[in-house]
Amino acid sequence: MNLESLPRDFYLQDTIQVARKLLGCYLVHYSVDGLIGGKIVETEAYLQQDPACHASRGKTKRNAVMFGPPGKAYVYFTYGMYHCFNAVTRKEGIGEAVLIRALEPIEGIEMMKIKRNRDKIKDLCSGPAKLVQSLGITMEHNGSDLISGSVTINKAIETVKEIVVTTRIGIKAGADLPLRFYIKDNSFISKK
DNA sequence: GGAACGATTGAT
DNA sequence: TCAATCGTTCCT
Repeated sequence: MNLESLPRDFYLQDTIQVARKLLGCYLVHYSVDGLIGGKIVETEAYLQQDPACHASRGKTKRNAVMFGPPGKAYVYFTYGMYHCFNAVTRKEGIGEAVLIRALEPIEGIEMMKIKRNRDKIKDLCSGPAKLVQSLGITMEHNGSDLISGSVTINKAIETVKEIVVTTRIGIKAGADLPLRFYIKDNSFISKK
């Protein structure tokens, strides 16, 4: 685990580059009960002109954070019962983000097990709504700062050897775009 | 005001 | 393969 957060400039880059470079970095929640976090092993890019992106049809109350400054958390509620976590990219005014789809659990694993009501390590963070539940992220984190807030993304320790690129999961519009990225041979991704 | 749908998950 | 479950979006 690394405690040095990525600088804000990192999130100003092209969203696809951010999605690729986030692999191997650490998503951490400094919760009141202690440190909970893991290594990012799977991401998806959401571009403004892409129909699957929440921001593709303009700014609304829900997606407003995506149009704000980079390096912020975009958390949204979906399917009536789950939340997903994104890192906002690009300069203010452009609505793009990277969805964090899976983590390799590192810190606070016992707390994750309790929050998820699951015992197996691979059931803790192998999906976008699962990792949000494991880390204890809520809608209160929507818009919070990823450099100085209670949820941060920290620099990678090891370089990622090989990245696999595929189409994204669970979308209809834009389903043919190669915007999903994961660490090759990592066993903690959301789908094999 | 009303209906359909969704960047998911877990059980069958 | 399918139900759970509700805020957002889009149509009337």
